[in-house]
Amino acid sequence: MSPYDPSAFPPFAVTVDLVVLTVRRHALCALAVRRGEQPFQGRWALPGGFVRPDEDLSSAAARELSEETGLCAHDPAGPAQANGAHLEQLATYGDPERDPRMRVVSVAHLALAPDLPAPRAGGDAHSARWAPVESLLDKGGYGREGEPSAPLAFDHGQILADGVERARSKIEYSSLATAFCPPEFTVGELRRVYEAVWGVVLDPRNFHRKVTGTPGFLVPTGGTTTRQGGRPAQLFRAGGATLLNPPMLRPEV
Amino acid sequence: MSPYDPSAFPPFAVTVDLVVLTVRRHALCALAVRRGEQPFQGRWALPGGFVRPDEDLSSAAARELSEETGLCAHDPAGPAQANGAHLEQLATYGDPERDPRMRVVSVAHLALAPDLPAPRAGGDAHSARWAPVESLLDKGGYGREGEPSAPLAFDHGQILADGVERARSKIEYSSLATAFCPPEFTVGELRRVYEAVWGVVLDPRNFHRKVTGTPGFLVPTGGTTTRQGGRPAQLFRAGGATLLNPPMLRPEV
DNA sequence: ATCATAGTCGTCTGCCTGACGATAAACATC
DNA sequence: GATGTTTATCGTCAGGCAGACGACTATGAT
Repeated sequence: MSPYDPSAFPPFAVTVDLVVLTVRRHALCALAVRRGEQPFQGRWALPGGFVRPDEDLSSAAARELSEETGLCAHDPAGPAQANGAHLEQLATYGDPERDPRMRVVSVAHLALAPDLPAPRAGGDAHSARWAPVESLLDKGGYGREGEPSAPLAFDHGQILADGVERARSKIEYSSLATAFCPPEFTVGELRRVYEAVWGVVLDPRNFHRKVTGTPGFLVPTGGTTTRQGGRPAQLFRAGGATLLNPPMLRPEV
Repeated sequence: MSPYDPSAFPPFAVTVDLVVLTVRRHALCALAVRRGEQPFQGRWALPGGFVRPDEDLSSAAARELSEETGLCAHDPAGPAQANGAHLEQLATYGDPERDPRMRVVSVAHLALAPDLPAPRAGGDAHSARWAPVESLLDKGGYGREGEPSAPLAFDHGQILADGVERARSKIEYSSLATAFCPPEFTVGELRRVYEAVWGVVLDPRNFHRKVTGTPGFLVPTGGTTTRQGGRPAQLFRAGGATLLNPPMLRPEV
């Protein structure tokens, strides 16, 4: 590493951007905020903001998440908590041209949350909305008036695509899909998470056998619920296992 | 995102650090450079340096890789080229305390290269060496005099550990292990790559069946070699497939 | 000639998955 | 209250793949 001359290093702004995913009405949705100023004024973007001078990257991401959604990020190693969301670093985007005003390096994070009430607008975002990821990624860029739609501001379309792909692949070999569920959930609800994230239809019987047969994935709570209609279903909590071995296979295309 | 006041954003230095891995003498090795100045003077560290004002992150990583090793990073999507190495972003490290002098955010990259002649010292590194990753990660921190050993400077021990874990898991489900091999290689050489990276012993017969039976993984070149002794072995090139499905399973612990 | 080394082809068994039949327990409707 | 609908759960069966391991081949070393 070069000798540091603090007056000589090239200055960068560092931000965090968030890909916040949830499953609503059988669709994978992401949080989008409407930009209130130039550039890209009026366009939709991912929530985010500057990293403060004495703040860790993960702390900055957790703070932004909390400001935008009220969600409280929890350590993946720790116990699930009320209103807790999974939060992990995704990737870093630093193309010199990605922000027309100045050199900005953005450390994108991925958050997975259960279905929530309407998002609250963050301090500086005019409005915040959940939108299906397809409408945010769609190259066509149409959508109902006022509803979030592509193209997103800056390189946020690419960041969102990377986050969605990370989520899709990670639920294959980890128990992360439970992060989309409330603290207690049924096998059917978990299956609908997989179906929404992957955009496929899964066989309920094979899915049930797989998830209940994987040690440490699900822990029965003893209760049952009929909130989905039909025969009452057992309730489960997420077990301690984080890695699924063998993995849950995503069906062929 | 907040309105930008270019004079108000907190200034950061942005660097790239490199985890460069190769397989030498049946061991997974990483490139380490000896620090010539404070802090951590005399300690070993990962190669890296500042991102230039108009340089993309991946370009900065490729430039540093070339400066330290002469390796030419190639796009994973493109064709393999002579002296080419796989290069991908790993993760970003931004703890406010990670560099005692100033706020530095480092975008770590992971490079995988075939076995090379001795590394050449980069411009500002006093010396550069390959060292087995265990000796660089070993908490004990012993080693022969002058040989790279733990603990590494800054948080480079953590970065290296993350890079090694990424490599270990990625060769499971991708054809990335071929990045450790010369352009033409035998099944046995590829197996020794897996054995070195995972630190296990694999059954030659099952391994042979698996890799030759996965479509697009290996392409026979027609030639044979006896450079490993024993019966001549067929030579292969890496095929077009990048994802292995089903994956190559890492043996249980 | 014999041995050591490394590569390659087969066989067998057990596990997992996908496809799908059958039964169970709730609610809605007639 | 009988029937249909919905969802959950258990079972069966065949095919595929991986681990264990036997057998044979082709080279160099002694």
